[in-house]
Order: sequence, then C-alpha cells, then structure tokens
Amino acid sequence: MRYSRLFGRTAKTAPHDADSANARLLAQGGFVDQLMAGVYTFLPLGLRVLHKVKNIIREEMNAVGGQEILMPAILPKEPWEKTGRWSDPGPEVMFQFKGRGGADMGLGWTHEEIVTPLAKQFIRSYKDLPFSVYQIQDKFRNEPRAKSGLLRGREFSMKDMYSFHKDEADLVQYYDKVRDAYLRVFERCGLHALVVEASGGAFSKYSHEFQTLTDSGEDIVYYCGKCEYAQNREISEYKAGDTCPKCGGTMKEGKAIEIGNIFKLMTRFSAAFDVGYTDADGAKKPVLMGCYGIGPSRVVGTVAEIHHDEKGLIWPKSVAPFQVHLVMLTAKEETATAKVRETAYRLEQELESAGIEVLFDDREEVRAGEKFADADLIGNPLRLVVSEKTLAQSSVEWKPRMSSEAALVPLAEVVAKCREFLAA
RNA sequence: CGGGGCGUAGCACAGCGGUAGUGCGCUCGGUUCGGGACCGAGAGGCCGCAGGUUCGAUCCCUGUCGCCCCGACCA
Repeated sequence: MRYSRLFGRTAKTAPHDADSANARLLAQGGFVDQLMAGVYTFLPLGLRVLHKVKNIIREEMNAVGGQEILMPAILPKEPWEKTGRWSDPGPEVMFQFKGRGGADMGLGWTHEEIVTPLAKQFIRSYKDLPFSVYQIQDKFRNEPRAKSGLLRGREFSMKDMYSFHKDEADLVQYYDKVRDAYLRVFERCGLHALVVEASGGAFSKYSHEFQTLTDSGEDIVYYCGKCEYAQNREISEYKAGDTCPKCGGTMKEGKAIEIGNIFKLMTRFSAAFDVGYTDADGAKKPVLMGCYGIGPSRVVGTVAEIHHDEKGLIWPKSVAPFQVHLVMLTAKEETATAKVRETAYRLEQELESAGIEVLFDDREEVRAGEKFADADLIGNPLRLVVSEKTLAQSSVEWKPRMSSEAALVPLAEVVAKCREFLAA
C-alpha cells in the first residue's frame, strides 16, 4: 500500500475528548473515526487490524469444530417474548422499533433466541449431537454509558459461538476445549488473559471471563500471582494478600479488561424453545447448550491500550495493519533521489512478492521527521528506511518499532531478514 | 439516570456585551531537506441549536442537543 494513496491520515493532535489511550491513538493514527458515542467507522488501517483479529478467532474456532454461520441483525419480537427478554432487560439493552405494518423488532445484542430455534430444526437424534456454530457480526447494545473508545461501544463486533450437547459431561468437555482455544486466540493477538471465575447465573456455578490486566481496565479481579487462579470481584471473597486456594501462592488485586466470556447455558434456552433429542434408549431428552463470546473490536482496543508508548502504537506482528513500514527519503540532488526512488520502489515490490505486507511511505514532499513520527504513531513492527545515506553503503536502515536501536542491513539481505524477523 | 467538564475554521485552542483570533493543517511562491523546518501571499466561520434579557448576544440567562470523565449499569 502506498501511503500517499492511503484513505485516512494521521493527525498531529489527538481529538480533545479522546481520553483513553486506545481512543486517542486509534483516532490520531487514522485507524478509526468516531461517528457518535460508542460508534466508530473502521478506516483501512483499523479494518486491517480488525480483520486479522477476526481471522485468528476464525482459525481457532474452526479448530475446535465450530462452523461459521451468519444470523441477521434485525430480529423479530416473538422469540424474545418466549424467553422473557423482550421486556427484561428489554429496551434497556435492546434497540427496539417497529417495522412496516407495526411489527415489533429489534437489533441483535446476543443471539440465543435465534440460534436455538435454528438448531432445533436440525436436531432429531443423539446422532445429530454435538455441534457448535458461530458468527462474527456487529452487535447492538443500548449502553447506558458508552466509553473508552473501542472498549465499550453501542455497536461493536462480536464473535458468538453456541454449542449443543446430549449431556452435561459432553458440554463440560467442550467448554474446556473452547476455554483453551480462547487462550490461544488472545496469546496470538498479543494479549495475556486470565481465566476468571465470574457469576454463572442460575444455571451453573460459574461462568468464565477472560481478563487482561491493565490499569485502564474497568473490572477488578483477584488473582494468584503464581498459578493465575482468578475470580471477579463481583463474586470473590478473596482480597489481596490471601493465600491462593489452588497452589498456596498469594492473591493479588488488579484492574482488567474483559475480552471474552464463556457460559454453560445448560437448558436455559433449549427448555424455552423445547429443543430435545431422542437418545439411544428411545427416551426424549433436553439438549444442553454453551455459549462463547469474544469482542474482536474490543480486542483491537485492548491491544492498543496495552501495546503503545508515548510516540504511538506498537502492534504485535500477528495483528499489525502492515508488517513492514518502508520509508523513502529523497535526497538533495535529483540524481541521488532517482537512485533512492528506484531502490525503494523495487524493495516494495520484492517484499510484496515475498508475501510481506508493506506500507510504503512514498511521499516526496514530506520531511524525514514527519515520516518517522507517522511510522511510530501507526506502529507497524518493522521500519525500513531507504535514503541517500543508506544507499552509500548499499544498505537500508532497519529498526523494529519496539527497539530504540537502528542498524544497517545490506540491500541484498533485507528481504530474507524480514522473513526471518516476521517468522520469529 | 445522578454528578462534573467541554461545544468557536479540517484539527487543537484563545477571546470578548459593539459583528472573530492564534497555532497546526490546506492552496500558491521561495528557501530548506534524517525526528512533525522557515519566509511571504491566500482560502477557510449560522462562535452546537432554540428561546429570553439588551439599542445590540459568540459572550449574560433559560432550555435543549451532542461529546468526554466519575458513579449507577454492564445476558
């Protein structure tokens, strides 16, 4: 991608009302644009990050047998009345309105009411179980208070998966499998998550939240510094300094951002929609369900919140908008500039041919300082500079975003070194 | 929904009861050229919206809408 043609630009100053780090940096770097409170447009840079996060989630959900579907966002009232959620929580959470002819409908804020009757159509026998389906879709919640940039929006991206089982043992086994898949998702996105016990509602003792420790979090968790056993403050009877009940380590208190949540729904929804199956013994039995959520847009916000410095974002390689930020610095003399230009454009092509994603700052009228500032703000993992200075040594300057040291790398070795760096 | 803050040029801000300014950005010309340079010339405003007070309101008052923060809330 040529920087000169990139839609969306960096800004020298941050929006005055962007107080959280993720809102400030993502807006200033040209990743997102705020339309209203809790509602954002993803610009090309931000969308690339969001896509990478979603694709990591897809890979891991597919790996545990999830099958991707896409349910509608506009939903009819009727199934919500069956579970009582049309009126409670009702419009407090769900955007509700009338269609033509006065039909009540609303925007999806979760999809148990849709996926359960859907699954019912395909479940007859124990032979049809288990299975799980998921979707990645925008959810709508009428938040009383949207806040903190991408961390708590009124429209936000969500991956919601639902699993269906013949008995509790099968549900529990799958639930644990998804928990491990979730940890892989977050690690791959550059986030370390604690598996935190949280309120399970009426149908199981606990649900599990995936919480990333950071001072900008809005949840309080108690966790063991040694084995990472953790509980949300909402249910916890521990306090900082207590002995961990699992390993004898010491419990600590920390602020955290919730980036995922998994529930054993048991028969909460299958009962409401009368979803059962015929077992091997010929008896009709209720189906058990689990549900599993991750907010990809919130993950993007959380990564920004955690991985940055005073100059800008520092994306993990796995989710960076581009892998390499190539900067071309023109020279005083046109003959030298011509050589720089020729080398930089050729390097862009060589990198792309090698399958490396390049953001090429090809602007000619822009000074070096501004280009470096933009590179730091956008935060791609590796910056390469081609200039008269580097070409004097047949080299390009090599500087990882997370490092303060720059080095010269011979032109002939750059592509191979990039491959190596990105694979590490 | 309670409390607080803020709405003035694309962005960040200043200002004042007498009809609007600075910096950045943008356009043109010139000098610069490895960490957001400099000089000169320009373009760009329903001072969030509505009502009130006043001879006169961007400024004072009331209401309203919007954004941000704290709290409540967060299957």
